Amino acid sequence: MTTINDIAKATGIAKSTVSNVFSGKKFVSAKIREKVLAAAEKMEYTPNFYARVLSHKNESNILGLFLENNEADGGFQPYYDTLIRSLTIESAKHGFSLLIYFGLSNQDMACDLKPGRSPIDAAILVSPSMEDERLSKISSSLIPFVVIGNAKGLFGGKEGNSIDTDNVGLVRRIVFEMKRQGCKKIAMINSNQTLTITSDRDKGFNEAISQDPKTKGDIFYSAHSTKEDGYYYASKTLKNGTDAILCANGFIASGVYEAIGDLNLKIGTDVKVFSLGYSHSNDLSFSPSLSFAAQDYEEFAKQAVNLIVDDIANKSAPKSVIISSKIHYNDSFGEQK
Amino acid sequence: MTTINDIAKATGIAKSTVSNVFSGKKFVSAKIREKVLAAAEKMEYTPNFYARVLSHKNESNILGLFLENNEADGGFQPYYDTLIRSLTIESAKHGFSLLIYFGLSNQDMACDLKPGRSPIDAAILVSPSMEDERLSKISSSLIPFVVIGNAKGLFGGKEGNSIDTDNVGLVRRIVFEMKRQGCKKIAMINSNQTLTITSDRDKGFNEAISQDPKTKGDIFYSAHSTKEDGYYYASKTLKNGTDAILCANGFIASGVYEAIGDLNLKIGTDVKVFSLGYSHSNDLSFSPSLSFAAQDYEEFAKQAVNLIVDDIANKSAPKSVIISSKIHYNDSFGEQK
DNA sequence: CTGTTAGCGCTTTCAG
DNA sequence: CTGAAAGCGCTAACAG
Repeated sequence: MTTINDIAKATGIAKSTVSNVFSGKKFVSAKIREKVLAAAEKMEYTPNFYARVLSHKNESNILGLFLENNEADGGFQPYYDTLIRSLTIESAKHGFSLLIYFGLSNQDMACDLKPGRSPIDAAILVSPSMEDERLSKISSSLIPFVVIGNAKGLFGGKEGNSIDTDNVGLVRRIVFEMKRQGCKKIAMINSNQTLTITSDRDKGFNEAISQDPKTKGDIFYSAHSTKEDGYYYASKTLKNGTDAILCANGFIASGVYEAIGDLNLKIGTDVKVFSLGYSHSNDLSFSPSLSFAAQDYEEFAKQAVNLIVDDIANKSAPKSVIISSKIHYNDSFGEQK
Repeated sequence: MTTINDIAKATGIAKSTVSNVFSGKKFVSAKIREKVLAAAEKMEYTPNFYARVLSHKNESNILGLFLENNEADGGFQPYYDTLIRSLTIESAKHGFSLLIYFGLSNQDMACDLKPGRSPIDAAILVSPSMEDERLSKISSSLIPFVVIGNAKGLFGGKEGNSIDTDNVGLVRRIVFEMKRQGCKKIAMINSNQTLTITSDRDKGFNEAISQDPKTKGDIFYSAHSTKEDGYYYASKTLKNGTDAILCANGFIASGVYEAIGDLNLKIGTDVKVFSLGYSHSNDLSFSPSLSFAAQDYEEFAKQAVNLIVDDIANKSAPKSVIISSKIHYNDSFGEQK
């Protein structure tokens, strides 16, 4: 392996000058510069990554993406595809590469957030769970990071950037719309209780329901977000006269559709259905067409990279960004266009 | 930042012993081990990545994925999603993370393949173009790598692993099937001529056509794989009596469909259509249903990671793996079930 | 610009 | 196991 020393010797130019040519931090005359570059080309010299970063805490120009931090979710989520694609493209615009960590324990992940632990300048964390105490224990300094998803109270006072959807407001809005359209008994089949998104939805639901004693509300929790879970809880609540159901995602919604059909009820007129999460890649088809809210993951990625790049460059204070989901009212919501 | 020195001083244990505890390469008594670990926990020590790898050429446990190496293709290919997902999952099984490089120049990419240049133990390269001379210039040693796609002659004698589909055989098989079903004039709308896959398809096409003087064949090249290109070339060739068209991908196929319709011909009976590449995520719909060959990217990923992990661990000789695509005959191919 | 020196945090070696 | 010392390849500081 050729080193800076080798090319210094070969050209008779000082090692420090050679270093300056490559780091570009100090002026080197065109003449000398050429000579160094020519020798480097011939000798196939290329700066050593590890030495460069180690020597004076330089940047690696790599962003770390930490996927799947809670076991409840399990596996590679469908939306990761879109997120990774968008993050890759956005990062590249700023000269960063993306390093994907998948399936690490919370402890390993926490370690990797300390400076020098991993070859990353900053970290992007997704969907933290409520039980997650990753960072709360760490009192030493951390690399810049941004959390995608609700990050409240997870970091034991540690400051960090965050990006989230307004889940509380989303559910509130949908419930209000259901009430406006005359629904009297509204049910929500939520996700796993360990997720922060679940408690956010609960909050929005309860706020909207409690404002009006004439409307009743019920919440169920689906441990694994399956069609079977959706069928099970929908069957129960429909027998009690429920006329509107909010689902955490498309899998649950497909079970809800089946339950409604089996009870000879009509989706959209007898029972309104709305899915709070939706992924086109799920290969689910809904008839009548499902009403849903979709996350704009490209926007998430853009904001995440912007926040983190700003943080790295300017040591700017942590910021929070709220991105609202797009609501699509379709046939499962009845007359509404 | 806590270092190995700090915890050596704090515990009164030798620096080298502390190092051994963390590297695990030499035996350290349970007693001492505990003491070191306890202190590390308390002082929030975590080994420094850069120093560890630099000091004695240790592994980073990171695999580099180099996307989009030719400008003709441009942008983020739809199949990258699947490939990244599969590679992420496979890598994790072997304890590796995946670092994605996107939009690098060929020169930068070549640099990154030298040891120590990037924080990666090995590289995965996709879809090399024929003009690509990345590696042919480099005579120094390279890190282990695997090429996904045709890698023949690209590397100036450099040995490397490779994974490819049998594009020659695939096209040959499809053309034979077309002939068997009575097609007399077969056209292929291929991709950009700079791609190796393009010349492979040409080869298979010409082999199958030339075996039989009664069948005529024509090849066109679409620079940008657009619907417009498909329409353009299909319109021309259909006017000359072509009764079967092979398309490089779904975009081209959609233009071909339109051209056939505009000439009042019937897909599947008057003209058979087959797409050699297909991506479900393209959001294209075909009526009648399109016949196509699909790559098994999950299999690609699995094989790629296996080859590369084996190479890293055992310095094993470069291997080549051929993965055959799955052929789906649908309505655009006529009576064939 | 040169040439030297110190240092980043770790691994390795080697004598005790 | 200790303790000291060399070295990975680079950056930065400083006197000339």
